Amino acid sequence: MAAPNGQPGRTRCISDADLRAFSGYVMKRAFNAIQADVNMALAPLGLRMITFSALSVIVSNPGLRQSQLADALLIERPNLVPIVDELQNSGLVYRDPAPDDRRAYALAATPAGQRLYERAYAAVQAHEARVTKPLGTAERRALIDMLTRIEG
Amino acid sequence: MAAPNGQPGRTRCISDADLRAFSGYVMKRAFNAIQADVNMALAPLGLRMITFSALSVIVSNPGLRQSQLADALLIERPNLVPIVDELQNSGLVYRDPAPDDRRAYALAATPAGQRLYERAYAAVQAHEARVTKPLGTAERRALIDMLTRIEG
DNA sequence: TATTGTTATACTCTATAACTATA
DNA sequence: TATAGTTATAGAGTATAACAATA
Repeated sequence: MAAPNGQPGRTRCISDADLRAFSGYVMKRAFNAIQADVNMALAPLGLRMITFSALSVIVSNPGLRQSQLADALLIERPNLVPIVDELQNSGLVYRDPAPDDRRAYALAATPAGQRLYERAYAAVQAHEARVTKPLGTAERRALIDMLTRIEG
Repeated sequence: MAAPNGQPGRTRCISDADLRAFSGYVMKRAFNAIQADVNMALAPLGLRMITFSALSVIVSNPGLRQSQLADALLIERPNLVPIVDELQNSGLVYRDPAPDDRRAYALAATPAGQRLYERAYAAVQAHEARVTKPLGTAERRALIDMLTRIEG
């Protein structure tokens, strides 16, 4: 289980063979590569991965509540507040008083937010093609499918 | 590209269909699930995912330098210091003066560190079987392979 | 000059408790 | 009493600059 590959002080090539069979480790490295690339793709639009994800769900679900958005993004309610603040301060989304519950806000994208989302979506699709370049079309679909099954 | 699925204030089912085709998002969710499970598996042994990964590389490469370990784990040198401190304070690894470079330390696992690594490795394999349960053997191998290709 | 390990620092992400105003 | 949004806070993870000792 992990045999030494050299004498102390003389190791030349670092082995992480055991780790490369550990999916958490491999996934962390792949996710880091993907996140770096997508953040680079979104930076010119003033978005990050998490703000793009939030904007995407808001565009698809106008009128949703912040707690619903937090559930969809799998983040805690308190951590969503500065994310929605950021999108609102950029004029991309707005918080409307919910008609049926005065504690809640209905979230929706502004016209500028919808336009930016379309550009960001295109940028993310280009990023997607870039990072999954080493994969075939069937593999790419299989990867998404397997990851979704692991999460569920 | 993201059609509304309800009227404002009346959204019942939140759609994240666009996000589910975005591999960064899917991977983040899968990684979160995996990391939570592996940290739970390692907690009884006093290890976390990052300390297990570091211990694994040290066991496989006795005598390696901290900078080599940081490279192997894809983390910055300053961030490795408290990780090695933690392993050393637990009596699992030690820092020896490097014979050929008085600036550097040669890292190695103590006997206790090697014994704990074997138990941790077994725990991680059980975790691995648990989280990849929805996958077949061939799929599991294909997933690791695809993630490795994406990272490279 | 460059590199090793280190300190200090800062920014993001994540998680929990507690507050307010409603329900 | 429970819930929605919020504040405050604390813990990880990550990134950079700069220092002392050494190469």
